[in-house]
Amino acid sequence: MNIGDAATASGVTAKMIRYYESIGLLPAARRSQAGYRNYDNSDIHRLQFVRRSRDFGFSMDQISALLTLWTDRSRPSKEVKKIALAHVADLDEKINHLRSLRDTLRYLADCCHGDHRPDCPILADLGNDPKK
Amino acid sequence: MNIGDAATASGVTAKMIRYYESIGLLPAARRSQAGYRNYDNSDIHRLQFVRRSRDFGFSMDQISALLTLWTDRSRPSKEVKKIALAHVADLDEKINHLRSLRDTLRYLADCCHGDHRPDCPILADLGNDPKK
DNA sequence: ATAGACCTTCCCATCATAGCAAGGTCAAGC
DNA sequence: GCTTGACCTTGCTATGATGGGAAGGTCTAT
Repeated sequence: MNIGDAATASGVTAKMIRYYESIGLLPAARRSQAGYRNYDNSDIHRLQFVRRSRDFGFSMDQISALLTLWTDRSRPSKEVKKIALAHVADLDEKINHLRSLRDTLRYLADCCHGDHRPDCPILADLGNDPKK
Repeated sequence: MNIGDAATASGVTAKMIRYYESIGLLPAARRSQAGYRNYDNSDIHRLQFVRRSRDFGFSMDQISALLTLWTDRSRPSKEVKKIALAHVADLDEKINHLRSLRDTLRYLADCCHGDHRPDCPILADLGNDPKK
């Protein structure tokens, strides 16, 4: 299987497959005599694993760790659970942050009458340094 | 006021002040005879406005629009409200996305017994292509 | 044999930010 | 007046994940 087919089959672009190889996330692919990269079903499976992990928002470092655990038959599932839960905590934090931004902004928008007068609490607030 | 003081006073690094100037977000600063940039209180105020907008997660394009509206005395507050509400909608979408990722991941983590056995639903799921 | 689809590597761009280097300027202390 | 150190200037580099493109080699079907 050439890289284009691998890309189609895995949902990872050829560009990104080469990139993942170049940063060492994936082992160097076998090559044909002409230098073409060759992939088999287990490579596709691995690529799908990476794509799916990206979809979940894992960082490349986390994916690298997960890949190792995925490949290692003797890994304790404890390790995986740890990474997953750390990521859940990350997500919680991000969600809370975004929520508080959204709530503040929505409050400001609610207070803004939104007519033709230039009196706007949103701009007033943005121009206000909260540290002072 | 030199750029360093402006940076301290506004909370925007000197580096970023120059960058904002270079991309046209901010007008070119007045210069001293030696070529040093000079800032006054209204410049600081404007910088704080930008920083605060960044804190809110507005994109540079949005900030540029907000800055124009902020500067323009005759702007209708309708415009500002529109930008703010669009951003609220953006945030809502991001929050929902992150929430669904988190919930799925938490569910998987809950199903993972987290002991020494290599049997792990998280890795099983990550290796599963949802398109198939 | 030729066309067209594919592959290779290498370079460039994104966005907001940081770091570094080489050189100019300014203020304070001696 | 000179030195020192803190500041300023511009310009280059890098980040991380991704896309775009060019120049050139390869494969396959007609």
